[in-house]
Amino acid sequence: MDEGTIEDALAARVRSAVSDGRLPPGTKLPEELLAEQWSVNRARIRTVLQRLSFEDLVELKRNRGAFIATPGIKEARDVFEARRVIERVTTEIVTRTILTPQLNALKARLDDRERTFLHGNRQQAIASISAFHRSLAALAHNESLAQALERLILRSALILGLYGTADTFARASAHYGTLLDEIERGESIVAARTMERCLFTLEKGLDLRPDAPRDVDLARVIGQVA
Amino acid sequence: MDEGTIEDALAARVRSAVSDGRLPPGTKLPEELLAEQWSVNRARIRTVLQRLSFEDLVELKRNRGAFIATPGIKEARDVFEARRVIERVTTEIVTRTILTPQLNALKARLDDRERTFLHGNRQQAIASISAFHRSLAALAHNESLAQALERLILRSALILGLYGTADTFARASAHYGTLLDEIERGESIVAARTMERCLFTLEKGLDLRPDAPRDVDLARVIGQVA
DNA sequence: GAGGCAATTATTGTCAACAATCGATATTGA
DNA sequence: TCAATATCGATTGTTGACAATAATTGCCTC
Repeated sequence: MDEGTIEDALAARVRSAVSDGRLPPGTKLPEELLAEQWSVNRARIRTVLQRLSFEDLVELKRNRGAFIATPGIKEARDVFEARRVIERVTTEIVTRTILTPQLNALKARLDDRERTFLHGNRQQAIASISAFHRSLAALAHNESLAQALERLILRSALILGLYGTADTFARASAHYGTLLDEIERGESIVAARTMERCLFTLEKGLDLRPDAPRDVDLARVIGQVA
Repeated sequence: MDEGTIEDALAARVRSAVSDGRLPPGTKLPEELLAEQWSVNRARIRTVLQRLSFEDLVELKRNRGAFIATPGIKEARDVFEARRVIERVTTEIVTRTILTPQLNALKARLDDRERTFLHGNRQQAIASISAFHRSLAALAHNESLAQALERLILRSALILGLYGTADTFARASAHYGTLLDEIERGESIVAARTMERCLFTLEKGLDLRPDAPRDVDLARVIGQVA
């Protein structure tokens, strides 16, 4: 068996589903259902859930099961403060070290983002914003920072899905163009501040009323290949 | 059974043993040995090891077993860079918000640290430094930052144990007194810079030659209560 | 009819036996 | 003597059955 990476694949599948809102907060993830949907043993599901709970993406309640986490307000504040701290620096590093092809790749991603935006799908917007920040951070070439940020980005996706309003993204969106321009011009300090402001905008745009819990066809969502 | 927290306890035990160097990098952790030492089922050991591997404290090699992680040089650099980023900010926050009793607690801890220092035990010095940074960060009241930092501190303990020289700690030590003074005077920016410099000192003091692998009486180390 | 209590059920937690895998050792041939 | 190889042993990975637990449902009493 070439397994050993199969757990990674399954965890990634859940992450992706959370990222784009197919699995809203509070959704229960029964072991047996996942097991049969993915045709693996329950023990392996257990491992996956364990890992996801370590990432604070799912909450493991003893004898109750696994649920997609539901971050509270205070947690939301913390997460965005932490992101500002980390992304300020990564932005600075990236501005000083980025090469042209990488910059162009970022620009392309930004275009994607704006296209998605016009399309109006909120969950896609969240996923797209996440991807942009991820890509930017990766260019700082620091595994520790990237790893710490990855968790925060995932939590943010949950938070934005829960509390994000339609124009939360619209307002934040305005910053991205500016950011890339400043990066291109090598103005590292200014770019870092723009990134910070962008994250501030996202945070300020949060609406504290949670969505009404949606019903989810779990089997379908889980069963999807990607 | 009031279990459900027993895995936490076991994981904590390993962390502690790593923190103060009783379990040096590369040490193999056989499931069965741990299981009988702690009189629990192997499945539970498996869970614990899994969790520790998420924290990058142990490396899980397929069909080979679990080993205490052995961070490389590049990783060491990354970790300290990340710590500077995070601790600069936490220091700043703490300086602006700390209350007198908390400050006194920190001072007491610092005294502890210096006493340990004179005592000359290197592993205790590492554990003590870790504890100090942890306490400081906790005062920033941001779970996300604290959590991210916790991992970095643990990795640092491994790294310092591997590459730290005798006077690595002596040099870094000089900063702590200054740091607390500046915090007391409320000079947040200056304090943040001092913290940064302290971490720089620690990093610069690393000696890249790893220790000769020590032999460890695993059963004894694992069996210890705390 | 409402509230509380008890049996039921669905789900997770635990366990021990079995299978698969890797490394080491011993053996054989040149 | 050295190298390549096959066998062996120790350790981990896997599986299914069983136990424990908490929510749910139905029932009984008030």
